Amino acid sequence: MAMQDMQLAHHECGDCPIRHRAVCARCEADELTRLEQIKYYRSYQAGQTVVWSGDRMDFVASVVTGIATLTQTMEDGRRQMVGLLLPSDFVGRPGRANAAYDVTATTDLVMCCFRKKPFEDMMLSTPHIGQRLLEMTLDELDAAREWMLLLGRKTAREKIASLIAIIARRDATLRLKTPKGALVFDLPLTREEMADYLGLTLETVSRQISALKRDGVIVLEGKRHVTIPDFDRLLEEAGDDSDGGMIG
Amino acid sequence: MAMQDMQLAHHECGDCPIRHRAVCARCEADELTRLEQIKYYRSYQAGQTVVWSGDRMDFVASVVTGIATLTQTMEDGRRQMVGLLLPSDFVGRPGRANAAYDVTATTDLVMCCFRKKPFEDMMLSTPHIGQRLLEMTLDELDAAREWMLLLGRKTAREKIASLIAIIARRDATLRLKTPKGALVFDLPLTREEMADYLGLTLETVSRQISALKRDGVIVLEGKRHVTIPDFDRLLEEAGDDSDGGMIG
DNA sequence: AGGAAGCCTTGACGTAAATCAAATGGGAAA
DNA sequence: TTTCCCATTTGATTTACGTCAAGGCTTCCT
Repeated sequence: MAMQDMQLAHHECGDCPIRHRAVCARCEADELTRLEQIKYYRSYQAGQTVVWSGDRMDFVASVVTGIATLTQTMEDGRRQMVGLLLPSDFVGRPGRANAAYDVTATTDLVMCCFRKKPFEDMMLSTPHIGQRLLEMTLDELDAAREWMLLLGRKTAREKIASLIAIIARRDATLRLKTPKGALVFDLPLTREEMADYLGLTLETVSRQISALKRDGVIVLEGKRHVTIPDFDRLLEEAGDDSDGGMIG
Repeated sequence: MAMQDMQLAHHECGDCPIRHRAVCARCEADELTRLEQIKYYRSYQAGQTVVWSGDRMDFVASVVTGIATLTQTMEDGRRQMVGLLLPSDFVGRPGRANAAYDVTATTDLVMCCFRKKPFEDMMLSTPHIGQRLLEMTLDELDAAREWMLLLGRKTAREKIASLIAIIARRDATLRLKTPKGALVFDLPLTREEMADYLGLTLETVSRQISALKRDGVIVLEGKRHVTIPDFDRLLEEAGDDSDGGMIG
C-alpha cells in the first residue's frame, strides 16, 4: 500500500529533489512542463528487482530517492556489480529494447519514469535532454574507468578503503559539504554487496574492514555506521593520487 | 617525414574509411562540409604518447587508422588500461580542458582532430554530432561494464580467452564478416599491454596463452599471429554467456 | 658477423585472497 | 524470555596468481 501511495504521488518537477542534477537539469520551464506530462513514479522495496537482464524494458527512469545497483551474473553464478545508482542517476538506454543488466533496489527506491517512446521523441525535439544525458554518460564512463583501475590493480585493503571513500564523498556531496575532517555516515551496502562491487568475497571484505578498524582508519558503531576521523588518511590507504585527480 | 606527409594529407570526408562509424556518422553533406573546414590530421608513431594524463588537451579526435590505448597509472607504477581505441573511436571529452588518462599510440596512428572550441560550437548547432557521440559513449559504457566483469570475476585463463575473442570479433567486424568457423588475425598488443588490459602480469599472460595453445583453443604462428579453429569453443573458455549477450 | 636490446617463455617459490568451516551477535517472531 | 534466522566475523587451509630469476628468439645496429 505504501507502494500504491508512491505510485500515485505526484510531485511538481519544481520541487523535485533531483531537479538540478538529473537528466532534466538543463530543461527550461516549458520543457519541464512537457516532461511532467509523460512522467510517472514507481516505488520498489529494498531487495526487489526492478528488471532482469535481457527482459523487455519499456521505460527509462531517474532515481529520485534510494539506491539501486546494476549487476552482471555469469552462468555459474559469479556476480559483479557494474553500476551503483544514486539519486539523480539515470537507468535504461534510449534506443534499446531490453535491459543489459539486472537492476535491483538496494534500499527502498523511488524512480521517476518515462515510457521509452515518448522520451525518445522528446530527446529529438529537446536538445537540452540529450546534452545533459551525454554529460551524465561521460561522467559514468569516467567512474567506470576509475572502477576498472580498482578492480584490476588494487589490493583488497585498497579496494575497501576506496569504496568507503567513494561513499563518504558522495554522502558529503548530497549534503553539500566538503569532505574534510571527521565524516559520519551509514554504509548503504551489505558485506556481500560490497564484495560484488569490489570483486572480492564477503569474507575478505569483512576481514579488511576489521583491519582498517584495528588500524584506526575507520571507526565502526554496529555494522553499518562509520566515522572517518581523517579523510586524507583514508585516501592514502585507498592508493589514490593525493591530488584528488586533477580532472578539469 | 612520413609523419609530415600524413599531417599534410587531406582526405575528403566522403572517402574517409570511418565516415559511417565515427562521430560524424550521422552528418548530412552540408554538416560534413563544415566539419571538413575545422578538421586536421595528426600522426603518431607506434609507442608515442599522444597526451599525458593531466596535461592540457585542446583538441578532440577520431582514430582513423591504428590503435591507441587509454591507461591509468598509480603513484607506485601499477598500470591499468581503461580504454582500447580502434578506428572510428573518439578521444577526448568536450567540456574538459585536461586529459584524464594517458593516451598512447600502440601502432602507428592517424587521428582526425578538431580544436575543442570549434567542435563544441558545432555540437551545439549540429544535433547529429551530439546524438552520435551519445550513442558511442553509451556503447563504450557497455564495453566498460563488460570489462569490469572480466577484471573482477574472471580467472586468468578466462581473461585471456575473453581478450582474444574481443579482438577476433572486432577484426571480423572491420572486415564485415561474421565470426563463425576459423578466424585468423594478428594480436595488436604486446604481452605487457595485454597484462595491463586484463589486470594480470605479463608472465601470467604468457603462461595462459601457452596453455590455450596446448589445449588447442588457439593456434599460434610466431608470437602474434593467431588462428581460432572454433570460435564457440573460445567463447566457452571465456566464460561468456553462450547466447552472445542478447542486447537489443 | 657479433652484440645488444626487446620481447617472450619457462621454472621455482612466495603470498594474497579464496575456500571451507565454525562461531558470534543482533533483530524478529513466537 | 526463548528461539530462530541472517548477516557478519574469525579461523584453518588451499590455490591461483605474483614475484624473482634465467634463458631463448628476433631484429636492429655497429
